[in-house]
Amino acid sequence: MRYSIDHKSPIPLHAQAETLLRKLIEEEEYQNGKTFPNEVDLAKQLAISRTTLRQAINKLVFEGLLVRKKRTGTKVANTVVSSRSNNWLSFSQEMKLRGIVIKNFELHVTWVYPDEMVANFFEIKTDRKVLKMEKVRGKPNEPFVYFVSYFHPRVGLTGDEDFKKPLYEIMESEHSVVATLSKEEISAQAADTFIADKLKIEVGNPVLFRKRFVFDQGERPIEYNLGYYKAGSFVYSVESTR
Amino acid sequence: MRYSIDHKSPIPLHAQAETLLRKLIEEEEYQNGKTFPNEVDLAKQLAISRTTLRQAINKLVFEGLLVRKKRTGTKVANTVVSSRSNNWLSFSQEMKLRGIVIKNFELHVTWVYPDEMVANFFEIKTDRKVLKMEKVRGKPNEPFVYFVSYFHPRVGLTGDEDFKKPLYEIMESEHSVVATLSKEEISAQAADTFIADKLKIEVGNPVLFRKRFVFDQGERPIEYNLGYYKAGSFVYSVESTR
DNA sequence: TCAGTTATTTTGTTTGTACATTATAACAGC
DNA sequence: GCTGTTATAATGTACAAACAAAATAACTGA
Repeated sequence: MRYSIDHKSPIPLHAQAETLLRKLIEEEEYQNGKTFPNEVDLAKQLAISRTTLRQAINKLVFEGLLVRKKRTGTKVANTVVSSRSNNWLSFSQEMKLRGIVIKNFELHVTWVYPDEMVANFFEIKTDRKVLKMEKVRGKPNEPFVYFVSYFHPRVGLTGDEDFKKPLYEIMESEHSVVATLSKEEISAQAADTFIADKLKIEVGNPVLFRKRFVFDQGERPIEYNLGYYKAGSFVYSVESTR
Repeated sequence: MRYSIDHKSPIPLHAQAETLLRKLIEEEEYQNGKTFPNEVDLAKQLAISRTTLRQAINKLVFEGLLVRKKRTGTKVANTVVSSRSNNWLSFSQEMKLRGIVIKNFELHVTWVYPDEMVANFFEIKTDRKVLKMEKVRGKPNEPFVYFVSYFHPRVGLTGDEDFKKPLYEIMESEHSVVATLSKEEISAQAADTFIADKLKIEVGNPVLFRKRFVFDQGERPIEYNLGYYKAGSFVYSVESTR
């Protein structure tokens, strides 16, 4: 076993086991369908109890990363699934989880006068400037997303933040604004000249278009986000029960 | 305690405890912030072990329905006003809600041998026929969706049902199969010749593609559904909290 | 060879027990 | 009436042990 567990660490054993399992999930052989070592053995190897190990495994099963079957064993879920409805992973985190390396192609941050749509959502006047952020991201040789975000002045962003970090992290740690609610609208579109240029595709090619309205605890608007995803590069997944 | 647990039932105790807790969560007093009875007492009352009860509680904590703190106890998470993304409306219901009148253009029902994908999802062999249903629907002069559904033999559909009625109604009332879980994957695609013909659009035009996996209470697969929506005619909306 | 039976392996369920940690409540002492 | 300390009540962590259930593999007999 490449990894091990530190019994003297203040970090709970099950938490250590969890991060260890996450590392295993990243590994190619498991990505390719190899079954994990069975609970009993693995617990023995890591010198923790089966119950403790199970605690970690179950969490990952719940997140949909692992699939288990009696007798057959535990494997990495082979879902194409990317973004689960109930979680707040950032784009980079989502991709990392799937073993895709993300490159930032463009990153522009400017102050602009909001258009009607944005001003209306933010409940401000159009003569009050807001921070606009544009990003193009993708795999090393293939841009596949173009993002535009507008931030409410209330958030207190200056424009000098390190926008390579996850957005929600910046807002949370530096400005103590916590995003708790988002409403999204997903549709298909044909790429116009602007989007086609950004994503290096032909005009008229299909793109997945996602509008996102983000709110804080008090249901006050904090971000308006538009995402244009090159077709085939992104699958939006939703799980719902009744 | 209003509810109790049946030790003779084949349903696992932790699962029973889970549904019991879900009922409690619905109750007004707990919605209003009353703390739950503590683990130790509750376990004693229900005559199950603390560990088993904990299994149930933890699941609900994962789902974000409950919040726990040491010494303070367990409470219902005060998520922003009922923000469930309950998209269990049928297509016709959804459209009715938006004031759009729907016309059925085509409706084919046949028995076919499933392809790998379908057989795999249903966990059956490819030599066992399944019911396939195709629909084209839209506004009077403009078809905008092409649906394909496959149904697990378990559902017991004969093919002679009245498929103009909402599907989930048919399954529920006539075959007592209740769909309780669905996983959906949404992406953008270019229309191929087949889809272009069905939707009366040009080949290469963008379509929103939605794959839907539907399960019953026991998380057994019952339906595999594909939907191709003409771009601009359909917006998928999701609301999520954390 | 094939179909039916049995064994084995792996996860699933459940209990009991012990001690740790954290946030509040109660209690000092000044 | 404050302030710091100590008890107490809740969840959190961790282990060991036993049996159940399911899926596959191995076996057996015609």
